[in-house]
Amino acid sequence: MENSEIAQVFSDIADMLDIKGDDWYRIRAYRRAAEAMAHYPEDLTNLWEEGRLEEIPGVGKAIAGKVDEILQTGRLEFYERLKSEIPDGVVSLLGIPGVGPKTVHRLYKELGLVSVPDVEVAARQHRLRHLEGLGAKSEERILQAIEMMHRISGRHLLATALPVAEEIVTGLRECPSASGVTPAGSLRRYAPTVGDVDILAASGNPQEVVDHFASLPQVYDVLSQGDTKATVMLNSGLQVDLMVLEEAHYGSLLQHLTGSKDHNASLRGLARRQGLSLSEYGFRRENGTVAACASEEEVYGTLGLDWIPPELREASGELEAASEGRLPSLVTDGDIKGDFHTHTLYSDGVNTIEEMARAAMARGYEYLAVTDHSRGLGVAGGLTLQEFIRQLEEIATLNEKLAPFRILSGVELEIKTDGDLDFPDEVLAEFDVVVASVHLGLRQDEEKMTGRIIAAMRNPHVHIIAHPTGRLLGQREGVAIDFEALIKEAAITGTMLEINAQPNRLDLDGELARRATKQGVMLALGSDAHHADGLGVMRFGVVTARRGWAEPANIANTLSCQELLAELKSGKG
DNA sequence: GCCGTTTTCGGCCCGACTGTTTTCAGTCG
Repeated sequence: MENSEIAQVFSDIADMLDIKGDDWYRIRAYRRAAEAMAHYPEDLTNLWEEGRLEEIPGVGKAIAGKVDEILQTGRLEFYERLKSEIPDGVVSLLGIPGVGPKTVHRLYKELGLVSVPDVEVAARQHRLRHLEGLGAKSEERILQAIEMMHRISGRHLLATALPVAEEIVTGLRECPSASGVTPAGSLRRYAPTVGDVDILAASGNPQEVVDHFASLPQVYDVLSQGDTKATVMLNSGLQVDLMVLEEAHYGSLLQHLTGSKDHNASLRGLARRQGLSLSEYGFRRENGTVAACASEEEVYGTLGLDWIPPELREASGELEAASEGRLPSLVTDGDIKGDFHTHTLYSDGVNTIEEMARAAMARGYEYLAVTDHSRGLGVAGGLTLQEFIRQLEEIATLNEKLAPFRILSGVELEIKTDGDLDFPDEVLAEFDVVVASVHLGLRQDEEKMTGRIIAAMRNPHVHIIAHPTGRLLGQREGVAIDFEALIKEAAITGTMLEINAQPNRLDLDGELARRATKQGVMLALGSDAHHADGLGVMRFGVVTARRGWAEPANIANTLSCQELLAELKSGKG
């Protein structure tokens, strides 16, 4: 049983208890435990076998006992009992924005509504407005929220939201009384997808900035507006929150709005244990006096912590590291000296090798790996052996012309469904860099898929496994794979794992990248660019690596060209 | 339900905005 499946049970329990009106702290305990289990790097089944379930933070005797029951019997009595009280669909009502557990309780108990369409119909029949605590306005608001759910699929790619946010920031900076306008939230943490955009500003006159915000031309609808904050829906379907305070509070506001929610909750817990109460205004002592923080460094410093880079603020050990002075020195854009994954006109790219190389030089790179598809991937114009020979000659000529810049000859090699590779070893030996990946047969079971990739890693000429999980954000889950086994084999064979920087891939993601580097696996960043401008997505690869706590030493792209060539020539391992 | 450099019991994160309940609950971030 997958960790996520087990975690889901406890997350459902939390939702159902919430709807029932159970104790808030008990509900939160279930939520925390579910969250911790979902992200726990080890297999829960293994932990269970070794009697180590309670090592997971937030899992105590009671929840460990329930996990035990699930793994022993395949079901959980407590869960089944709750489900008999609250039908499946009722929980989904929590997904309607503006509808919380109390409202769901009433919708179900008093009107018998058990699905979103049920609620939509009842709202249209004006049956909601007669419920206690609801009125005509609430009914209208719920209806609009449901319509919005139909329109918007949910989260937006980081690369889509960033330019939109920058446009709003530019618009806000035109407001004379606003300063320090900047995006925060998941955007500042560079999460792969963002639900909405958070922006903050400092001003002596917050009201004026909020008004300016609400009247920007990109705004489609104002969802809420007060003295210091407002929420709007843009024409593009993106929701944007703004919050404004005076400059003295800027640091605590920035910290507050950057999140994550769990990071902030942990931080406030830490403050509380030091007799302080932390909010976006700063620290309040028990005697009621408030110490405002103008910078984030002050917020963290007050609690005895080093400043934590936003990419790490996911409640995954960063507070402990910050208090012990062992936060990583994260890799930066400036450390990147080359790109390991690009395509040209030879396969499905749109630029020549020289055009790609010159674009790489313009970015200040020392090298660029050209990795067109091998013939196994017919759909992407995979190259035959003869075509690769022609390409190798062209690369050799260009390398003389462009020296000291270096084009690395490479291939994105298809790992066939049986684990065989597209080319024999003596051919692979001719390439500077061999990137192997899976594009076909993605529905194989975990055992087959894992075995297939491990077989490729055992080939001495395969340097990198590209986009290891194959996920496409918003379109497709990653393939079924035993990631522990994959990391282990990568470490043994000295095979690098890619962070593919395409905005809809970001694969490995930060969490998996962190697990890989922890075991000594080297990461390789690849833009997977199919045109010269495409090299720019490397920035998303870098922030993903940073979310994985990666330092320059964990990233092959930080090697100089000379170091890299020496490394590649000396063979794997 | 979890947890312990104050505690094995009694805590557990904080504030704004909205609508409707004329003093505040519900929801969200």
